[in-house]
Amino acid sequence: MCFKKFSFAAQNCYQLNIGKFYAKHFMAQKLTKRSTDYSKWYNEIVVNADLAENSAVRGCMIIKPYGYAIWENMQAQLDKMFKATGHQNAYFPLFVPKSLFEAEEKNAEGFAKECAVVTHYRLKNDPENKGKLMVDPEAKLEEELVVRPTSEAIIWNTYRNWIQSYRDLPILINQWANVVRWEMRTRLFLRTAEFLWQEGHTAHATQSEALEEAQSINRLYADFVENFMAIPVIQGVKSESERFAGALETYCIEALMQDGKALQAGTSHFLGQNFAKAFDVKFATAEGGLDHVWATSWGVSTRLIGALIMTHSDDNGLVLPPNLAPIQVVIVPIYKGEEQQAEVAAVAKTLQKQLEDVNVRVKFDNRDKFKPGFKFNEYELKGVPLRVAIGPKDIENKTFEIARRDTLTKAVIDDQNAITYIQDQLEQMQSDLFEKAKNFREAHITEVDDFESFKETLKTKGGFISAHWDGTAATEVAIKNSTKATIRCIPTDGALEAGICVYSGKPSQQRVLFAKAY
RNA sequence: CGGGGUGUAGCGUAGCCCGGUCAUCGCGCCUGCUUUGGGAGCAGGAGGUCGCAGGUUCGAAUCCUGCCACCCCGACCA
Repeated sequence: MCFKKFSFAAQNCYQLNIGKFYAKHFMAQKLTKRSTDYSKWYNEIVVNADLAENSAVRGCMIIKPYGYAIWENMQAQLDKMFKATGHQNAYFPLFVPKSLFEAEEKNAEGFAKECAVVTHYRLKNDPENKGKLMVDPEAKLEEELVVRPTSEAIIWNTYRNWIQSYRDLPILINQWANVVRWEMRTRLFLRTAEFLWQEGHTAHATQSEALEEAQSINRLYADFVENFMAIPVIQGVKSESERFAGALETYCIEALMQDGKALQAGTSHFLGQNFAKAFDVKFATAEGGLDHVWATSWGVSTRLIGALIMTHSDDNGLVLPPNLAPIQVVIVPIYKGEEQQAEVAAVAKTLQKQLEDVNVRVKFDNRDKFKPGFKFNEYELKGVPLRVAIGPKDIENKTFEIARRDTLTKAVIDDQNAITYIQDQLEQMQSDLFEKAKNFREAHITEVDDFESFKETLKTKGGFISAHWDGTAATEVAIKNSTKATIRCIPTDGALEAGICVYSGKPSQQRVLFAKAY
């Protein structure tokens, strides 16, 4: 990642901080004199990188097939993990009647400013403008429908009818869905107006069971993000002001991006009985009483793809951890003439078959229209972990040339060792990527004890700042106003340690993590 | 919603101040030949309501008015 080179347009590229190659995309419009040099990059990157491009719809994202394949892999893994912990999938409506939405006051208030609302159900021909359509004023809905910004309201309204007895509990449901939040300002991948996510909504008989659910899901998220996506995270809880609207406690995983800004990668909320009370969800207890159920909700979204890009990518494009990569190994043939192509292809297909047999996702790119050098660059841009090149030399020597995306190193391997080598390298790369990111993060957690160093560190180094905080919202706001840094989380594994608040000087029992965030 | 900026071919752009063979160039695309171990070369070719709507003028990509869209900064937020 290199932003400094682009300081003349720093404000533009700094927005996304997903590598020079994306920076170029956003800068392209600003470059005039040397634009021709960059236009090629622009095409290659935005079109061929195949992650996404801005759509005509405000703040929305078109996820192209390759990017969607990444999301599908994430889905498959999470789904497996949810099911292994007793959760089931279900689907609830996109539209939430306004009256339902209002029921939980804090939640409604929290989302009110970013709701898309459906008011009509029909168009008709515009009599004044031939060939044009207009909203039919006759078709006004009696009650407006809110396009879900999250599904708590409609789900809890449904749960009311599903829950009568403690025997009906717990309900452990997850939904894969799209949601809409009409943000004033959107950012590609990180905050789009419409995004895909999973949202879990659970109902429990006891407080402790619900608390345990919220916590264990947070651990599950950490496990997924660290081991599958190779992104190290810090687990913790949010301060009151950063908490989900309507929650009693918000557990979170926080990641650190290569530019030193923090990114919330997932959240799990302990909702207490707030939603049960708002939607009147009661159950008969084993003891013969009547009680409101205890609730949790939790979610991760396509935002994780943004985290992925900003954690691992470099100036040559994406870098994907092998567990996640739609293509783990690409085989690129090198040849002159049809005869040689056939010869190389035979060897390549054998290797392909062998890799498929050990469940490696492999692609043999035998397109004749592109030269090897072009393909090399293309797959680097796409972040394919390993590339195997096979040419006449290799056939003669019974070897393959195998290149790693993260280190950009090449090795010549004997053909009978290739399968083991590839499997080892995929595993190695997965853990190397995680270690590299983790080392970076560790190097960017700074303990500070006075406000001057706080500001200085934030300005010069960025990253997380571990500091004492007096626990008041007033101090939190004051620090935010003065530095733009917010409390990202109160770490779960943080040791208790007496100290004084970095801002107010009042006593504190624990350090918390501050950072500028996306 | 406030502040700044931009709209010209699929993408990136020149031209606008100073109206008149100006619709420029690069990438991409198509055809042919030669190439193929790190983004190929040459030759030929296709492709544009100059964001939209008015106005000024003999004449508008260029000047004026209005509108629309997008990008960046801020408030908001995952």
